[in-house]
Amino acid sequence: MALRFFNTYPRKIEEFEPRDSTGNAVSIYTCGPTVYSRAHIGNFRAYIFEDLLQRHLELRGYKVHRVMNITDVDDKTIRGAREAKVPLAKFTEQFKQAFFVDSETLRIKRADEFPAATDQRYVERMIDMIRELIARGLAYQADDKSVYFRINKCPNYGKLAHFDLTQLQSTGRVKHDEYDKEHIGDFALWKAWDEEDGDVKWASPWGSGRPGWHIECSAMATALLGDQIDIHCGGVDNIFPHHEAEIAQSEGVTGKKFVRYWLHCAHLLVDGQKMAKSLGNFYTVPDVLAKGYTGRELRYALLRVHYRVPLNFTWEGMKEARESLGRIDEWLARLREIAKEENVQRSTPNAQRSIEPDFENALDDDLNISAALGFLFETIRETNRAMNENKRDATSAKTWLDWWKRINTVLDLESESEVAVPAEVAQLAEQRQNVRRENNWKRSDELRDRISELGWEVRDTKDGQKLTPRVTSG
RNA sequence: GGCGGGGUAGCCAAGUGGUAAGGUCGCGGUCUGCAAAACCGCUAUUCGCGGGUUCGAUUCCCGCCCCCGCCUCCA
Repeated sequence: MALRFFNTYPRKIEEFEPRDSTGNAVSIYTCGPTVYSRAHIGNFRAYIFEDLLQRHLELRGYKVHRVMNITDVDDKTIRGAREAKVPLAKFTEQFKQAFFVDSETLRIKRADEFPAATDQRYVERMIDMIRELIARGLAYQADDKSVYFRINKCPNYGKLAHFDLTQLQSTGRVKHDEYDKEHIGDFALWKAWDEEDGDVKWASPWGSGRPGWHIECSAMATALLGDQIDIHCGGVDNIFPHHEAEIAQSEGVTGKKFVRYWLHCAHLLVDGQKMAKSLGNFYTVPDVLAKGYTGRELRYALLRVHYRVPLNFTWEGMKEARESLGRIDEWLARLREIAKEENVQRSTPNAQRSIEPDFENALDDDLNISAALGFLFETIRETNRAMNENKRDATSAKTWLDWWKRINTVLDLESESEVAVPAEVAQLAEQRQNVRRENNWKRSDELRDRISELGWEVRDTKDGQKLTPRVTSG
């Protein structure tokens, strides 16, 4: 099955054909965090979607070159630094670090590059691009000294978002210097310095100031990935104006089609509403960990819903994630047990269906993760049944484990390496084993409770006791 | 007002012009000293509402309702 994605530009599912038609290289640019505060789980939903995209492309044999920018200068970072009374770089550094820590917790694959907007190389490139845009009549310096993009000179402007520019109206969300601009929709390429910017400023042909948000992505994307890139992702809220502006700027300078496929991720909702500090439903990764959940549980919860469908985050959903992962863990543990055994004669040879490519095919269809997971769980049930009926041998168990290994390059949902059983727990388990031999069930149950209090679960199987660490949620 | 996304069981969620995957929860059963895990069975005559097309629609068309988002620096 051919790989297909929903492209925001034509609003259609399209077969994926990278620019490099003979090779297998794919370039991806993803809008990264603005480091003015700790990224929240809604931000991470988008990053997990991008992670899934990259991993699936790699499973399909593509060599992915991915860039994620870090926006470390804008109104919010400047305001934050002012309020904290520290230099901008120092202020943003803590959130950059936190972003990487949280990404790792969620097992998000690192991009190949994380260019920062304040990097001198890129500031220079932004200035070059703005100069070029002015030379081509696509930009102008207004009376307020800022430089704006002239959207009326760009016939394609508005096509990504399907906006009619004459209908644009101010939401009041952003401060406008409307009298300075030719058109309300003209956006800043270079923002002239003002007092509130303090010492945050760069010299430019238009005076001191700083780059606008949109131009930084155009500059960094084309600097690292070339004039034309295969896939550009972000949240749906980036469609307008950000990505629209990126197209206008990049194509305005290069004259070439900037992006082949635009992929956008729907929002994360919390209890059916947009996440907001004022509603008390605003969560960061550490907030979720503090409730007793693990990074992989959150990864699963954010991954399991198709990226174009709004995802409602709830604590009940986190519990479901935990249970579902437990099912996978249990299945893998059983397979591993059997794979270790010598190939003893089993009554029936492979009765199970052959290893189906269903999982991967589902992902080919615009990353249909829900369908893919459906196949995984069907497989789990079927192989568990076969194991219950003793119809499994080491060879077929290994085959399934290999299959898991392959799909897990995309999912990355395996549990952390086994935690050693603490001495105290081991001792109690041994005692329990002894009293069980004497059929002292009362004492056995007491010991089971004790072990449970220590955070471990004991199960009696026909091969004796099994101890598994039990995660507790708060 | 304009532009999108969504409404499928208690909850989460695939999907198709021919009669509803999967997860989770709940109930019953097998297994167990009891549990746990696993498995088996049950749990939507029905897919927001009303029309239409069709032999047949949840799926296509028309109208309507509800939720969420974007409309100039929010993933």
